[in-house]
Amino acid sequence: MAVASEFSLGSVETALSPQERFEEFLQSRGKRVTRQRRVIVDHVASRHEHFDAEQLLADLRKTREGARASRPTVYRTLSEMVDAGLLKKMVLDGRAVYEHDYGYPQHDHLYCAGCRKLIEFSSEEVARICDAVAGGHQFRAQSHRLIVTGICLDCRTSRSKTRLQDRV
Amino acid sequence: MAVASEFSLGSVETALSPQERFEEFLQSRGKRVTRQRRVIVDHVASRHEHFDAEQLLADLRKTREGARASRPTVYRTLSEMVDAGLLKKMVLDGRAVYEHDYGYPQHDHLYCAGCRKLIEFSSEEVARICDAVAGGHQFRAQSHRLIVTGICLDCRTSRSKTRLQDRV
DNA sequence: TTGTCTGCAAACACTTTGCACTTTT
DNA sequence: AAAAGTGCAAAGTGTTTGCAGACAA
Repeated sequence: MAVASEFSLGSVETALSPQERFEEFLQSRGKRVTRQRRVIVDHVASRHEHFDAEQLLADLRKTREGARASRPTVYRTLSEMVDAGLLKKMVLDGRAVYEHDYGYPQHDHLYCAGCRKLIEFSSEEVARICDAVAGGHQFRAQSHRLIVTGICLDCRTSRSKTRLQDRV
Repeated sequence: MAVASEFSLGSVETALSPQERFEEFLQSRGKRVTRQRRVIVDHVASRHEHFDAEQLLADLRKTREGARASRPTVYRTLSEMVDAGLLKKMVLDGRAVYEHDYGYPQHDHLYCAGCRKLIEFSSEEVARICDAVAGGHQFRAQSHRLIVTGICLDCRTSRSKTRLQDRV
């Protein structure tokens, strides 16, 4: 619960819990707060890790009857959560991967081509460079995405690197 | 005609034309130099821009009879060209986009959410940061990808920004 | 009640594959 | 002649959509 709070150091932006913020978003758009949408935000808010739609769907299916949602609803709700600023979407190996965006600091990723693990890191330098470059090109930067692909320590030592390396 | 040459300042790596390099690659793998593969490399080498498989396929279909290739062959050959180090693949809005990689300097991109144009830029700083971060995480970096999304000058002025903004 | 949402099944876009035939070597 | 490549049609992924019934406001 309130996973985001550890990062919400007084910023107005994170005064609300993800659930509250989502409700506000829905209401502001004349959308409804349904059981399914509630189940999905709750579940997502309860975990920190990156995940994709099918994973979330599978997780929900393990849940007790009644705490579920169909595939289309999961996809639809994830989009809404992105619109609401709760989640950030990135595409890796052909499928969409989501991560928390609400109340979490901006960061980038190291992506292991062996086990497909994502490691987060922050660097103000990156943002600075993006702004500088954008400025030099009359470009209005909105966001950036930096992914450093390589092999993590685990995959280099253990043989657990189930040879996944392929599509970047 | 040796499009890459303008960048090949004496480096051994770019001593060969893309076509030659591809032939070498094919031979080294016991693969054959077929009419289709030749047609595809030639076409790709003749243009500098980013493109996707369907675009290439469409271009080839406009060509005179005999200079064509089927969809599966186009896809198969593009993969081979990536393996051969001629092309670099990136995924944007759900489809694979290719760009020249042979003899071209490392660079990153500004991506316009309006017209979906890609603007290239180079920054040694980015590579430096990637190495530094990777090192700090016991991570062996192989490559990186930085995409700054935003709105280009054209889209900000002209109304030509056909409202494409969506999936990042 | 009214209008949105859900779930189902079907459709999608992009890409890959099985296979009989063709081509390079 | 032998081995690899091609094109076709079909199968795959991951994701989206049309629509009738279900449900929030």
